[in-house]
Amino acid sequence: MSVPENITLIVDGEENVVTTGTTGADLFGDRRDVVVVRVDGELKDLDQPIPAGAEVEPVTIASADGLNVLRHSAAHVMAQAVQQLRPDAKLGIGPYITDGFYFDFDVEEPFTPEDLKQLEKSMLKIVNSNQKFRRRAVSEDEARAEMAEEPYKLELIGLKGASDEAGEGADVEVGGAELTIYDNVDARSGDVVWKDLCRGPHLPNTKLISNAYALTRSAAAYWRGSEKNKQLQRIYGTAWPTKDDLKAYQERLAEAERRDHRKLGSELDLFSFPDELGSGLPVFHPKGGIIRKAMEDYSRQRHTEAGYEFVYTPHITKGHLYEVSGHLDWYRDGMFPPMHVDAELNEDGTVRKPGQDYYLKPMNCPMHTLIYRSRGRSYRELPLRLFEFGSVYRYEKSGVIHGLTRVRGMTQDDAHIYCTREQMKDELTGTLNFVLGLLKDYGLDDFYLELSTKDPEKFVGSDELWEEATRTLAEVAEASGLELVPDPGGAAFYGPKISVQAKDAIGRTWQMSTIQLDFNTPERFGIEFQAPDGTRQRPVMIHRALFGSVERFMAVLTEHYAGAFPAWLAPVQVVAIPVAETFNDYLFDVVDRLKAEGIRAEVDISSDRFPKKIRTASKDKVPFVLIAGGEDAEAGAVSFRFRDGSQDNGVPVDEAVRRIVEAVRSRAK
RNA sequence: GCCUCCUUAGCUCAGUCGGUAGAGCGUCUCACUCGUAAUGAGAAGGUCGCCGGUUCGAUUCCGGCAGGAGGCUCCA
Repeated sequence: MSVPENITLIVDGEENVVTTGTTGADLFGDRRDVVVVRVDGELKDLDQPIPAGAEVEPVTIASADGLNVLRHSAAHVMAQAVQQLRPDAKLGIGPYITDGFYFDFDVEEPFTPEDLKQLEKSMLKIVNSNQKFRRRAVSEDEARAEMAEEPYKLELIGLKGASDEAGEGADVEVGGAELTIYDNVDARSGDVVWKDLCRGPHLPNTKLISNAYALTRSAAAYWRGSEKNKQLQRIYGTAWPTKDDLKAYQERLAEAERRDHRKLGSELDLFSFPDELGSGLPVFHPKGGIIRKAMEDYSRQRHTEAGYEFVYTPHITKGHLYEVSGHLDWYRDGMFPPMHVDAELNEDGTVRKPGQDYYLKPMNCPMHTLIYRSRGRSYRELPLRLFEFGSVYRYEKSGVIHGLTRVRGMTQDDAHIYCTREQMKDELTGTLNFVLGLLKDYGLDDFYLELSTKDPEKFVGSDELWEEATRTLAEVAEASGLELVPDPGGAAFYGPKISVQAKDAIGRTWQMSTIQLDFNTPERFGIEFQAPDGTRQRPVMIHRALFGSVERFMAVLTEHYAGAFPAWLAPVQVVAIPVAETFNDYLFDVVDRLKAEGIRAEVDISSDRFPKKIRTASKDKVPFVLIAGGEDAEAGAVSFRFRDGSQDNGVPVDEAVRRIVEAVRSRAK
């Protein structure tokens, strides 16, 4: 019988003397929002004794860590419900993720939407029964014995200590220093009703999950993330501290759905994907065409100003080019299969002339490099900046094609810069600034950078070259003052890259521009320039795309603006609506003046009633609605109605034209 | 590519327990001419994604293919 001794803890920065065995619950038991504690930086269950001298902080349910714990515990409750419904279900992993959680199961029959509804109900029963989560350290043998019926858990036990290899999410099960099992203990009987091999920590009890959770979808997922493995059935869910938080989250999803470019694209008549063309091959309708043309025209203007030269290359080429570039080695699966042409056979079927393979081009760089190589180059020409809206075709796997963001035929705003090694840093800096400035002009202005570095499994070129290039990119990125996130192993085989990640109007991030160094292509194509000292030297090559693909960028802008494009990009910039037919001619005069200034303006002379015309213009998200009735006509004025519903009435026509022209020319948002 | 689900009028969606279909919006016509998000009436529009099978008969059941959605894997 040991007598309790006093120990000292640092609680929330202040020293506290408590007895040994004091737990987080003892310290913070009166605060219902505290779900776990951070002990010397590590999250621990509330019922765990805290060692002497430790620094302890409370972690509330609404904090980032607290939300993760809540969601992880919700995943356990879901798994318990699943094993009630399907006793044969074998457990995979069940981690928290952004905004929610999932759990993988090996089951005979996939889950149906009805199953999800029923599971939500049984989860509520479990939540309300107020089970305790109880942590228990076990030896490996004990774990194997207890998890004998769970083959996937046994596999994870075998992988303990190598959780990096176990697959994403596996560290929540076996990532800790010791193996632990969490029992779910019934509040009344004290019986263990369910258990799972898990690192924890967990909520003290299920009650805290309340009714602020939802199961969102089911889908298949490969065990341990490899397509070589069996597919398990995954159920996704979300959980929040309060029902209001859950509703706010669901509203966020609804908002994203309203902005979906696929939906807006057909509502606003911008583009479509005719089945007749094949998956991932979009066509742009006149209204989408205007937006695209405005985007491209402005891009061309800026590239001209920044010293780029324009080139044009074909969409198809003999295969040899991609043998030289290495694309057929590295990316053959991602290319459309070749067309074999020009073969001639003898009557007996033997080959008289072997013919050739032609490929649709998946990248523009080899062709730009041929332009470089078309004649000898002098150092005086460098940096040589070749730009093209280059259409490329990639055989994306059918399951990954998605609207305009992942297609099989797209147009890159692609440039390749050839420069000396000494010019490389200035050129990269200039390019990054150019890219960021231009993105801002299109309305994106919240960025961070990602630095993708060498994949040790997949690269060409010397280590020294990679080191120099990576260091240069890092210096350039840091000089920009933007946040820089490392992406180890994310580089393409031929060189490291910086990518610009942009946040949109509702806080989602999109990978936009990339600036990439390439050591492979200059080498493979043997390109050179003559230096001041007369020697021949190899240039450095920089790939950069700003939109990435024009199609994808248009999708991002559509979602960013929710279809309400700034006036300079809007397909129709002005709709003039007469209060009655009598004023048609008056508005035609106004519209003619706008058209003379290059403004896309029209008069709504349909037989609809006035309010209906307002509604139509509003649904079309037209930036400026000009209205004229008797009062306006007499005053030589028009009335503005803006997209937010606000009005500015009785504006003199000269003034109105001036305002609209100014908004368009300045590319105002 | 893999898993689950889906495909009915231009769009959004009903419907047929196997007997070839219906609404709203949009379109067209006529009437109405109205001051800030839906005037009324009428009409047109579909071999129910495509191909095959079962059946007296298939939009409905079965199979294949194509396209789509959500995931997984992938994304130069």
